[in-house]
Amino acid sequence: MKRTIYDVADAAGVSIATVSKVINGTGRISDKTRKHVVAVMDRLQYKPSMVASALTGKSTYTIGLTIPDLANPYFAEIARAVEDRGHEHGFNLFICSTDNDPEKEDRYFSLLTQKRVDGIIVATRTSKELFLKQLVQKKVPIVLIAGEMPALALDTVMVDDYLGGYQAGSHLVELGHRRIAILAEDLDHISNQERIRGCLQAMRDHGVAIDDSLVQVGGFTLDSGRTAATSLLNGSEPPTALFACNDLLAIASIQAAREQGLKVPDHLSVVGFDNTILATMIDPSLTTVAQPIQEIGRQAVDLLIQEIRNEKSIKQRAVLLPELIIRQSSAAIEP
Amino acid sequence: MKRTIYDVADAAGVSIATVSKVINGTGRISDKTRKHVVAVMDRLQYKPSMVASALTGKSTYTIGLTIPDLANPYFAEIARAVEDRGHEHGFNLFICSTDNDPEKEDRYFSLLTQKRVDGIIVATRTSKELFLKQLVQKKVPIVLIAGEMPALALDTVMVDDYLGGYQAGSHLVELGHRRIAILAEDLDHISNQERIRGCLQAMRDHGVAIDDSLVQVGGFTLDSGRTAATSLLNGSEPPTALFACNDLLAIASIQAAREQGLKVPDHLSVVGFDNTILATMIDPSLTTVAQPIQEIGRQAVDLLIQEIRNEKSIKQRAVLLPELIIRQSSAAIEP
DNA sequence: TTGAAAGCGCTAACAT
DNA sequence: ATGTTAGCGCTTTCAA
Repeated sequence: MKRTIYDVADAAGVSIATVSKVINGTGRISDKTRKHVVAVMDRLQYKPSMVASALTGKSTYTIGLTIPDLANPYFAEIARAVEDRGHEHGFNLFICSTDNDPEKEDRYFSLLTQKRVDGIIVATRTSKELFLKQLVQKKVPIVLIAGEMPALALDTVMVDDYLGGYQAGSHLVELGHRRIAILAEDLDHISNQERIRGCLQAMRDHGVAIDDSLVQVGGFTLDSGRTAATSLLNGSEPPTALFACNDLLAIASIQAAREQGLKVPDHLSVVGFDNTILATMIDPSLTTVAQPIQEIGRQAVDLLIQEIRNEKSIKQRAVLLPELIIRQSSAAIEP
Repeated sequence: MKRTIYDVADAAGVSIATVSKVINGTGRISDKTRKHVVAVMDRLQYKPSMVASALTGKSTYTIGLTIPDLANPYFAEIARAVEDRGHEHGFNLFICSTDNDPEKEDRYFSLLTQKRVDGIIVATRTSKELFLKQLVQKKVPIVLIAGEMPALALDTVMVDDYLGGYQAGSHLVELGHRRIAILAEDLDHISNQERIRGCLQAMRDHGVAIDDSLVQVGGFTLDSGRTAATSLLNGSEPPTALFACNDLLAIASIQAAREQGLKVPDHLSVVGFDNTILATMIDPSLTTVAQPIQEIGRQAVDLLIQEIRNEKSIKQRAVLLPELIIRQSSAAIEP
C-alpha cells in the first residue's frame, strides 16, 4: 500500500537513483525525465520517507524543545515562537514539558537522542548539568534559552534580567515609592537573582533604603504567589509598591491586594515581568518588563540551525534587552 | 563516534542479532549473555536508533497534534494534556500550529506523513476535509478533538457543546436575566453553533424571549471581541447578561463593560466557556462552562493508540460532559 | 541459545 | 544523463 521509491522508479521506467535525484534536486537529469518523474510521483501520491533518508545520514529536520510546562502561557508563547521559526526552515518540533523534574528531563533527552533530533533547545532550569554534558559530549547541537550555564560553553539566548529588574525598580522609585517589595518565584534560579539584584540596585542608586524582609519567594502557582504576597502586605510597615519576577506572580499580588481591600494602583503599584498575554487581560492592565519572546525563539532556532549545519566555529551568547511597558497597575504614590 | 549495534556486538563478543534480542526482550537468550550485553551497552552509553528501528517497520512512537495556535491558553492546555498522556505511553509529540490556515495545515500533514508519525490528533477546525480524507485513505490513524466531521467516520473526542450552552443559559435565566446576549467566535464552526443553540433553548424553555440582534460574532482576538461586545452593550435595549463562547471573549466582554462604566456582575453578568487558567486570573473571577481538558487529551491519546495498535475495529465518538463553574462574574439581576 | 543474512527506503559514490 | 550498488542501523526469519 505504502509507496516507495521503487514504485515510482518502476512506474516511471527509470532507476531509483534517478528518482532520488529529482527528489533532492541533485545530480543532472534532463528536464524531460524530471518532469515525467515528478508527474508519476504526484499520480502515485508518493512522499519520500524521511525515516529512510535520515538513516542514510541526512538530517531528520526535527528539533526538540524542553520547557517546564507548556500550559504556562510564557512557555507556550516561547514554544510557539520556536515552532514558527523552525517551521520556516522546514523543521518540526518535539515538545517536552519537564515540570522541572530532572528524571523527566533525562527521559526526554534520552528519547530525543534516540530519535536523532538534529538539535535541542533547552528552556528548562536544569539543575543537573550532567545531562547537558552528556549531550554536548555526544555532539548534539544545543541552544539554551533564558538560563545561564556558567560551567558549560553553550550557545545561549537570554534576556538581560538585571536590566529588566533595574527598569522595574527605577520606574517604581521614580513614581515616588520608597517601600518596594519584591516577589521572586525561586531564589535558586539565576535569572530571578538577577532581576532582584537589578531592582535593588535601582533603589540604591536612587537612595532608597533596602529592607530585606521585603524580598520574598512566591513559588510557581497563583495560589502560592497570593499567599506570599499577602504576608508581604500584612507586614508592620507594608510596601507601597511590588515588583514581581513574572506576570503570574504579579497577578497573584494584585489578587492578594484586592483581598486586603487595597486598590491597585492607588494603594499598591505592581510591576511584572515577561509581558505575556495575561498582562493585557487583567484589570488593571499590568505594567511589566517585556521579554522579546518572538525574538528569543527566532534567535534560538537560528543559532541551533547554524550549529546543525556546522556553520559556527565558536559558541556565542545573545543577550536581548527587555523593555518596560507601562500600563495601569503602577502609579505615583499617594501624597 | 556514534555507537551502533555493531559496536555493542563487537565489544560483547556476540552477534548483532543477540544484541537486538536483548534490546527488545525478544527471542531466548541466556541470563548470562543478557546481563553481559546490558553491561556493555551501559558502558558504551549505547542508545538504539529509533530511526533505524522505524525503518524496519516498527512504530516511530511519535504522534502529531494540529491546533490553531499554541499561544492560545486553551490549546496550550489541550496540548499539555495530550503530551502527558502520550509520554506515559512512550510517545513524543509534534506540535503543529496552523492558524487555521489550510495551506499550513496541509504542509504539516505532509511533513507528519513523511516522518511516518504513528498517528495524528486533529484539533483544528479543518474546513478542508480533503486533507483528512487523504490521510484516512493512507490509513494514518486519526483522532479528532472538539469538532465534528459529519462526512467522515473518524474517532472523535468532543464535549457536549449544546449542553454547555444550555447550562450557561439556564444559569443566567435562573438569576433573573431576560435580556441575554451571546458572543460567538465564529458562526461557521459547529461547536459555536451548538453552544448558541443550547443557550437559546435554555432561554426558550424558561419562557425568555429571544432577540436575534443580541447574538454577535466576536472573532479570535481580545480586541475584536471587545469591539463586538461594546456594540452589543451600546444597543438601544442593552443586555443584562452575556454568554461568551470562550473565556477569551468573556474577558473581552468584561473589559468592554468596564470601559462603558458597567460593573460586572452588578450591571452585567458574564459567563464564559472552557475554564482555562484565565478564568481564575481575572477580576471578577469568571463563571464559565468547564471543559474537561485533561480528560479530552487523555481519551484522544488512548483512542489513537488503540487505533495504532489495531485494537479497534469500529470508530467511536466520546462525548464528554461540561460542567458549569460558578464564580463571581455572574449574579442575580438588580431588582 | 546464538548467529548469518535478507531486507526496510533511501542516498551517494562510481560506472556506464 | 542515467543506472548499479554498497551502505545507513536495526529487526527478523531461518539455520546451526
